[in-house]
Amino acid sequence: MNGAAQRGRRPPTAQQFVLGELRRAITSGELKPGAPIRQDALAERLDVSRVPLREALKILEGEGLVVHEAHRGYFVAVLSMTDLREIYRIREILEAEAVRTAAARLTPETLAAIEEAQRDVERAGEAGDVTAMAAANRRFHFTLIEASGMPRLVRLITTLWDATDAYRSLYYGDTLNRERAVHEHRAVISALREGDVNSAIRWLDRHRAHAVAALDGVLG
Amino acid sequence: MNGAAQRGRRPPTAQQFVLGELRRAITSGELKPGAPIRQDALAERLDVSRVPLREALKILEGEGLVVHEAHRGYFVAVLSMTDLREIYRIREILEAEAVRTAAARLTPETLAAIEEAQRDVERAGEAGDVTAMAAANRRFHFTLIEASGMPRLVRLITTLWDATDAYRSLYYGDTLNRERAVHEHRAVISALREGDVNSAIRWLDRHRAHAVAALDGVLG
DNA sequence: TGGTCGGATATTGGATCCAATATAGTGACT
DNA sequence: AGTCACTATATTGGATCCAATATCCGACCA
Repeated sequence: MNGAAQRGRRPPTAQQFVLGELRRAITSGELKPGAPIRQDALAERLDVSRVPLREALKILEGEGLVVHEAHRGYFVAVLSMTDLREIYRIREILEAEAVRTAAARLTPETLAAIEEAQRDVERAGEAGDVTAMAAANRRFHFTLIEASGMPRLVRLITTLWDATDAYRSLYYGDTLNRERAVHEHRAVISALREGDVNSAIRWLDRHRAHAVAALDGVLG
Repeated sequence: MNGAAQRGRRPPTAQQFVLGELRRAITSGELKPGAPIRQDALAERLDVSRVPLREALKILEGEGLVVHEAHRGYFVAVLSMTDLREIYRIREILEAEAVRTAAARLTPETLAAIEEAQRDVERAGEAGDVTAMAAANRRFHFTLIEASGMPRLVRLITTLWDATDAYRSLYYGDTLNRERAVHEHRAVISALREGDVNSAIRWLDRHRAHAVAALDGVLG
């Protein structure tokens, strides 16, 4: 009957399904920052009741993707430039730790996986496929971050990425930014291969700083 | 009819009430790590239905206080020494940032509030009131951390504190540890008053390291 | 004309009921 | 005795229904 039930494998519980759909809708910008989330309408559209929907919203609230006001409901979170700066600053700190730890335990396999992801980034970039590039970009970064072997740290960083994903298209929409990202990624890989962790971290810092500057140009 | 409805002001929504009760029960050790959470029994005990209980559990899951397995239910999170080490390491990094930012904006009023909290810590310590000391200790640290003016950072640190609260009594139960904590707090205040941020951070690091060592002695 | 009060309506919060899944226990078979 | 299949039961996941609250809108009044 319902389309969603057909396409692809649906998660075992309704709330996991809803969670995935919501996360995608918000990080992709389909649901715009500040927009109210009408539970009844959304539940009907996803063909579930409001119970699993509300539980999924509670998770997203914890991740900062939505905000909640008692008896008023949920809204897609709005981030000011101050908020974005804070998030990127926290990322800077946490990712430095992750990369430092990861570099000390880096295997040739992991490094190969990172390079593989980078090839996908470049391929998608040349094709102008922003969505694919964003996905590959994420693989690039998280393959490295996950090599830290610190699950909580990875989770925190993931959450911070998700929180700003809705604003990321503002950056990757520009060709120049995409080319710069590719260049920075290559520098990170070189540094890692040479065992120069500090250099890798500096390049990643620069990578992020450019993103912040671009956002500032649009929002500030 | 019900006792909980009478004592004190109850939060406006049932789920906020349940959330507070659960958080208290877990961080205080009333619900032991690894214990399963039977929704029906707990809901009845708190005189609410399972719906607000489940939403509260979702929040606590996001904070890492409980874990969830589909169709098996919620369990109070169990932390290994490896987990504790990771949490304390992340705290070290995040709190350093918070303190550094806070120190740059520290007002005499905030400093006074910190010293006030410290007086409460010492008073409770002398009286041997571990619960009151833990509360005052928290005020001491968070008055400083909140002075950073970085709300997300404060929230992350809060969550990390909560996650290990159930294990904190293992540290503050010992008289020697309590005395050492008092000493370290004083050193932090002195450093802040002299404007020596790095020294304050070093003392806080030592503070945490002692807690980890004590936990290691018990769990490792 | 502006503001405030009050009721109608939309929407969320919560309770109850039903369905799906996991687990424990029982018995047959090797 | 041990193992597998099957059933019974406990527990969670989800749907529906009801209650509480906020918002909107019009009437009334200064």
